[in-house]
Amino acid sequence: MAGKFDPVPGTGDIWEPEASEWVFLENAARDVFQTYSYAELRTPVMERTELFVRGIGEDTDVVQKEMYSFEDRGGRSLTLRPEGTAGVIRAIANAGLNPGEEKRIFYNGPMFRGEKPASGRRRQFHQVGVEAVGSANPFVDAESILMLLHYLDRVGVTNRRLLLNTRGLPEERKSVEDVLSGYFSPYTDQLCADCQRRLQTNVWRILDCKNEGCQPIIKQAPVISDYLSQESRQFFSDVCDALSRVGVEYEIAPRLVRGLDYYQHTVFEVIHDGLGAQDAIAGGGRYRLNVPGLKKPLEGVGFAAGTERLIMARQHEGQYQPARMGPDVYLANLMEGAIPEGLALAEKLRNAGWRVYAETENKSLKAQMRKADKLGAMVAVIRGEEEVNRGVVTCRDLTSSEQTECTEATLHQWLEQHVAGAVGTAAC
RNA sequence: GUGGUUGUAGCUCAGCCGGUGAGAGCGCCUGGUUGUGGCCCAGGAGGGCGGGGGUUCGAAUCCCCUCAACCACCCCA
Repeated sequence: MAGKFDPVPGTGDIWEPEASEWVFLENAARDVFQTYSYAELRTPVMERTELFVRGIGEDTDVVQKEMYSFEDRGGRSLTLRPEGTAGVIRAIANAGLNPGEEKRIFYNGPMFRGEKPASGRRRQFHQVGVEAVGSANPFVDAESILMLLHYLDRVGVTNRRLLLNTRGLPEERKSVEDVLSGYFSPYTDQLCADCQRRLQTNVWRILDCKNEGCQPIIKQAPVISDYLSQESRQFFSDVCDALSRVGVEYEIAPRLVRGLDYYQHTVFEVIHDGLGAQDAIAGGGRYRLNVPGLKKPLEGVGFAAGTERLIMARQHEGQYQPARMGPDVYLANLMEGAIPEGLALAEKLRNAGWRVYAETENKSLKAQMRKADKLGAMVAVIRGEEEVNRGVVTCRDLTSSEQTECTEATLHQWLEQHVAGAVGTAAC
């Protein structure tokens, strides 16, 4: 298409009415998270590259091949944040956290990952997320999950599954990997090509393989929890018990390990059927994260939910109901010299709370009425020579086609009768 | 990064075994007598077929390259 200048791959423009969806989701997140005593934090969209390398882990996919990194004019390597946690931890460390002090934070904004775009996957995507930092208590994990579910309820995403797992501590995790590798290695020839690769890159994923040939082998695989310490098992069961006691349904997913190195103990994901291959709408877990300049890593638990995917889920569940965008009042003008006065009237109406589109072009009434209709206006207020000379205005209800004359004094009352519902909606 | 599918008016798409002039629906603009929308009718604007190269007397239609989109693998939001 000649003359078109496409946005960068994996990014895009969000127009109304979809933009209203975004506002809805962001506001709902703020409302819900604040009821859990979390406070908003806005961190920069770019950080020093080292923050992510150290924080997320050198060997992760994210760091190795997905970061948007560049050198700034001072020769520093900066990176567009691929996730929110590292920046939050950096901010908290920067502000100072006393021993024993807790901070509960939520954030919202764009993240960047240089992956191949697909359904539900963009290079610039958006997350609302939370972090509870400074506590090593399993019930904080449980509450964090409750908060996520609360949020999903609030935005109408009810058709979902909560997957839960524990990674134990880093040392334990290593030994579990060794156990798994040791178990699968002898069967290498019998595993599918994907699993043969996974044996080298990510043993855990073999547990998730759908290939029939691999199933018999997987079924006999060692049970992960058997190789965790008593403490880790206790931690996880505390989380699970707390959730059960609140009546939360979850599935234990042994192969759920997540891609970032900083996680330990609890990890979880919420998935939604019908979103295609990218079915996770939210995910998170407990972590221990070190950032440059910190002597000791900070421990916390948090999650992030993908706004794009929440919108997809809402669409899937018939929750997607974009708000009416049109103005309440279309102010038509039929007199060449009267446009400035029309603008003045429009200002008065706006001050009273009405949404007003004031016509500034001179065109036929027919054209103006068409435009009023096209804009989705509730009423048209017409000012022509006849009206101006007599100090009135013609009011037409575009739904009922009822039409009368009003003075400026009676106009407000007429508007309330004819667009009251719309104003009520707008005020919410 | 790999693979599959796709790329024609603002949008959805037809045309594509090469051969007069590039189409439809929707949308948009104007008009259907003098100041009135949504329905209907009539006109009109708007693309040269993602881009580049090649084959051919001749290509939107064939070949190559490239870009982009979508979907999938991988991973995850």
